Amino acid sequence: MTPSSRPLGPPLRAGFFARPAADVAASLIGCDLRVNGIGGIIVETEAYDRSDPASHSVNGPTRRNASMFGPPGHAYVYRSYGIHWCLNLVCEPGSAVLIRALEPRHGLETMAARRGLSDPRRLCAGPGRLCQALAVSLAMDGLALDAPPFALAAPETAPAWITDRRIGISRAVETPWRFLLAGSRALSRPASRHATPGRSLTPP
DNA sequence: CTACCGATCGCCT
DNA sequence: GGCGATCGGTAGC
Repeated sequence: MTPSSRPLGPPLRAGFFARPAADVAASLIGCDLRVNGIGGIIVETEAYDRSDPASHSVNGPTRRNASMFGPPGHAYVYRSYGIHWCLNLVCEPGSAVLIRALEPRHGLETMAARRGLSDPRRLCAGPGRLCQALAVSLAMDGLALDAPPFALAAPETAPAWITDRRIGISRAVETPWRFLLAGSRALSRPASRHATPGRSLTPP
């Protein structure tokens, strides 16, 4: 069975997020994320926290990042480069997990229509691309993740993951807080030379 | 496959 | 005024 076709476990509860963002980011690999029924399997995440020079929260609350200082288990949505939306899942205060890529599983035709005539292999391969495919926007900033439009469920068994350096940042570039589903073909970028195997949270 | 560029705006120095 | 937690297009190897 491929990692993306394994049966789903229970919905994620708010307590799942009240942990350090790096732990949550690893635990999210293999989870099923849908927005209004459209989505797929999380295959790439990044963690950002309160004392992290690369994080939006490093200088404290602003209007943009207010959700990062709100309750765990809610969304933080921000505009990237003035054009794209990016979706984060809030963890401990001032920390969050950026969802960077999904393996599309639900609503492929809807995603393709929202994304235009682009390469079907890149429907959700990048934080901006997946927000376009799932129609995530600022209207969802601050919303709870355990109620519509969101649906988030754990896999029955946690898959193996890989840790790597984060992408597209200039500070704290060596912090290994990018998490990848091993072997996934739906990543925004392949693993770098700095990638190293992670440990399963639920070994057999 | 990698490299560069422009678009475009909130937040920072 | 500068710089991004990015993307799609184009150019080149």
